[in-house]
Amino acid sequence: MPASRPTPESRPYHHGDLRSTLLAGAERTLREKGVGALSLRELAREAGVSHAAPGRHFKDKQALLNALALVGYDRLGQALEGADDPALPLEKRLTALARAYLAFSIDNAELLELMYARKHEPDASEQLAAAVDRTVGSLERVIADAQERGEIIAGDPQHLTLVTGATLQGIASFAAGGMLAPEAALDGTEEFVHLLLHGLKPR
Amino acid sequence: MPASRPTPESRPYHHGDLRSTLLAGAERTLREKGVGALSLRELAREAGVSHAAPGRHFKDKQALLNALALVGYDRLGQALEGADDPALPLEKRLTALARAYLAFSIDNAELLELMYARKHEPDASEQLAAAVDRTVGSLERVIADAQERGEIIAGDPQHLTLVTGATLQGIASFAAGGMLAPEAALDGTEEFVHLLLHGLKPR
DNA sequence: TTCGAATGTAGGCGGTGCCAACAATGCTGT
DNA sequence: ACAGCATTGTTGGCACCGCCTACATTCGAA
Repeated sequence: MPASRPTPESRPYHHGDLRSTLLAGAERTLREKGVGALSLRELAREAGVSHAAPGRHFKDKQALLNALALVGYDRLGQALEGADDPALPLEKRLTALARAYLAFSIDNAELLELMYARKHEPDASEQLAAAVDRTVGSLERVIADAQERGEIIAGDPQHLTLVTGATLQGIASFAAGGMLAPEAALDGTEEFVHLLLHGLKPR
Repeated sequence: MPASRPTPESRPYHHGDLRSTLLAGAERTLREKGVGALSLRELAREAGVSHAAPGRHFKDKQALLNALALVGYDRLGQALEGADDPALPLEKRLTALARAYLAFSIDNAELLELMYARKHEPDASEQLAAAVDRTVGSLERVIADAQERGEIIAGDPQHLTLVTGATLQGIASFAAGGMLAPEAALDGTEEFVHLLLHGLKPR
């Protein structure tokens, strides 16, 4: 059995899985110390490679951040799709989805911020765009379904999805910013959805 | 009349108003190149002082960012208070406020991000907290007023304010992230507010 | 088996934030 | 008026960063 991490001798010249190791380390650092503490050189050190090695897998620091965002979208997409139960009645269905989103956004606040960072405007890797589509798709499906059943007012489904998503994202943002305790955000999910569906005005 | 910016000779030893100059320059850079391009040394260069001079006014880069956020809150607070007309009926009043918020968030996207950055948890200067209170106060007042008149359902006004603010912030966030064109966000204000007040369900 | 492509290494460049020692200036009390 | 102190600015240095280039090793396909 080889020794643990610091193995300067027996370590093979090629790491074998540097890219994944870097991404994993980056996500860990991101979670623990925030995006500001992310350093390619430090990641290289943790992975036991030279400071320039990461450059072989990510042309840029931004490229690594983009890859990280992609991982985030994947995970969020899974979470949302896993939480969606088309058999549920509208309000319950939406609540479940909302709870999943808020849970993710609380557990992965820094990662989420990365995903929303509008740095990919110049190139905007299509992979990323596709990931976004998949994510909002989960929500849009619920809205569209409900609309067909007449459970939701008419109108461009994308428009309605936007407002719904905005409310969720806003709450997530407040929770991340400390304006709202994370538990309060999660516990309030049901109420938030209710308000969204029924409005603020008395009926 | 002394020469313009690069005046290495006649410039007095003391700048006279470095703090303001730095803040102004920082905001300019923030708007034009983003927070990532902010550098104390560069700011010092632009102000025509040595690279360590900013340290006399901001102990930290973070301290400058906090001061910048404070400026932002001030300006946002003014904008909101200026846009609020208590004489208006609820929906119009709320729409005006929402439009002001969205306009600010579009014109000052980077600054707004700074304001929401949860970096001030450790110390959380009370000045900043007060500024936040003032800002949300504008919204809370509208909600509370409407509640008293029975135009809005009962419930903790802070709770309702939260949801309202979240929706706005979410839309602003989408606009900043490029998911929604700025004009679309502004033009849709009326509809957003209407949806918020009347809900997604048919009446 | 050989040779090019992938991957990792070593070192250097300009830039950054922060710190300490020092210099010029402004202000305040006598 | 001016001595002395606090404020503000300067110089230089440290450690770190991202990125680049030249070089080394290994892998894989022709």
